Amino acid sequence: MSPVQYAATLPDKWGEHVSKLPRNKLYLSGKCILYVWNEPSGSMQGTRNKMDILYKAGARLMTEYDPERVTHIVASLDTQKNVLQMCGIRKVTELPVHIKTVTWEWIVHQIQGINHTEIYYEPFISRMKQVSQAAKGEAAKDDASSSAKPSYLETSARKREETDDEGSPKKKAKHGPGFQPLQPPSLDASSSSNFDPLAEFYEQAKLMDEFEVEEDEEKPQAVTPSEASEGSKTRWQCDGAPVNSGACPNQDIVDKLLELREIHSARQGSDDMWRTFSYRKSIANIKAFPKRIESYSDARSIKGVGDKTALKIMEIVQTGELERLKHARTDDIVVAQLFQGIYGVGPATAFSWYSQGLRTLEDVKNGKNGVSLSLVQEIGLKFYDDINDRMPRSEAAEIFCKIRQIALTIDAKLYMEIMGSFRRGKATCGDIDILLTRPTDDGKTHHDVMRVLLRRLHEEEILTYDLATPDDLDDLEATYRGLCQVDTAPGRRQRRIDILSVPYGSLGGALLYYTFNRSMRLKASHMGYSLNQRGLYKGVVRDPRDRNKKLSPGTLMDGLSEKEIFDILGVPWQEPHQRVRS
DNA sequence: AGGCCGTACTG
DNA sequence: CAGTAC
DNA sequence: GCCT
Repeated sequence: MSPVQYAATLPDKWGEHVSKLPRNKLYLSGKCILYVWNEPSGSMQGTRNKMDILYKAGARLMTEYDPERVTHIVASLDTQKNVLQMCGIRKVTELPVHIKTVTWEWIVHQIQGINHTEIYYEPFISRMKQVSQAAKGEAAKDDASSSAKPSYLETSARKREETDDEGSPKKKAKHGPGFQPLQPPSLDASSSSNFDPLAEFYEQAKLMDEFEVEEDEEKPQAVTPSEASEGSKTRWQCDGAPVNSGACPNQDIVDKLLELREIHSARQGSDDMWRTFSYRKSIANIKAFPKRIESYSDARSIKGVGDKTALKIMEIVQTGELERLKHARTDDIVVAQLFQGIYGVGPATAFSWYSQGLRTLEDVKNGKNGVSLSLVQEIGLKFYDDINDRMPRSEAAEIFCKIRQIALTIDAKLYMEIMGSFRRGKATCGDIDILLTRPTDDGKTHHDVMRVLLRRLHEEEILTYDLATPDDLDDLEATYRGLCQVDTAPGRRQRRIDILSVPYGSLGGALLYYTFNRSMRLKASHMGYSLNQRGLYKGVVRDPRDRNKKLSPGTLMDGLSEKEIFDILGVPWQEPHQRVRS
């Protein structure tokens, strides 16, 4: 059955189901979506799954191009030529600007209630400029008063992000009726594989872990009014912010515990290390707890919250304060936290400096008492504020697109993916995290790409400082860490960037690894496998006396797709609704 | 009582 | 090797 | 710190 034929069966299959859904679950209602699938059809199942998802979210699924009706085209870099073919055009720039082209990720974010403007999901570089200019024009129209800053996404796109998405009258669906923890974004490739098992995994993970959610490394984004209120009409509520940030009924508790966690993580010693680890987990679960915690047993019912933390929570609930916090924030801790804001400085260095009498960043800069900095720490100190700042989503998008553009001139078959908080739909990003690989079906690899790319990016002055360069630049697996800037204008902020390449056979493993490191790895290890960024290893033998010690590393099962890894680990890759399928 | 993720780069 | 970052 |  062709995709078109399949689409025709959807009303029979899901029509009734959809008609029963409450309005706020029809995340895509009013959208006329043309879904462009991948031709190799190796993953027809993927196409069907996605069509199901689109239909069930209330979208109008188009099977042919009608410029009068289509509002969105879901595509990827890989499907560009299919787009041209389906639309009967020769270049994507011929598409009218009112039709949005987006990656599948946009769909996922819509369903999660994350409402970033479509520009951020533009799969085609050649279309970016015209689309963003069109958006800028629109923005200028309803915002004539603001003195526009020049940079192209900064003003227009970001403003749109902060106000609202046009054409989506629906308010973001917060927690639905009853408890529904924030569903983490899926990781479908915006520019490659056509199938997305990760969304399904999340469903499964929710069932397995119940309240236990993935920890979120992000520091809370303090959305203070002062930060955004310059310009009277700006709303400081970030519409694109994650669904759970504003609505958490236990935010005060979370904040206090976070402070405590920060204190422990600033101290040296393995005890504090594990306490930090523990807090991270309990805090993540508290964030996801759907109602106000009122009693000790409420608190204890949350996974990762034990006796001690429950008592602390009750103290916060009853007094609004945590006595321990005042007591704990001693001078050495405060200074150590300050020092550890320097990239490359951890607890050991910070306390060593403190014990040598250093107290301020000035002291450090002046090399007081003969302290010296490593090269990395010099950079970390010089750009202390920049590195600890978060960048607007638009800036991450812009930098990534520039880099992708350059990379594709090196090798047009490269696969690039932006990971991290950008991919998770955050409104601001702490860094830019780029995954790089290349299919090997033509016998070539990306073995020399990292070297050339880094050189080019330095030449273009996009990369400015190296923090860590791979030992072997020709290795298919290599990690680069550094600083970058969106343009060379003086005073541009320096942003943290990581570029990591993986062998193509490890793509599936890498995507999983960087998304679900904890639960997935845990399950793998329980089943006698081991999952790392290279992929899945089988036949791992662990010392029964010390599960950490591997007697045998096992052998790499190379080239597994994500689906195969799911299968092996016994994680059903189908969403509940798809199992209903006969 | 002992595990809690594992890996790579820097100096 | 310890320290650091992810 | 929590969990087994």
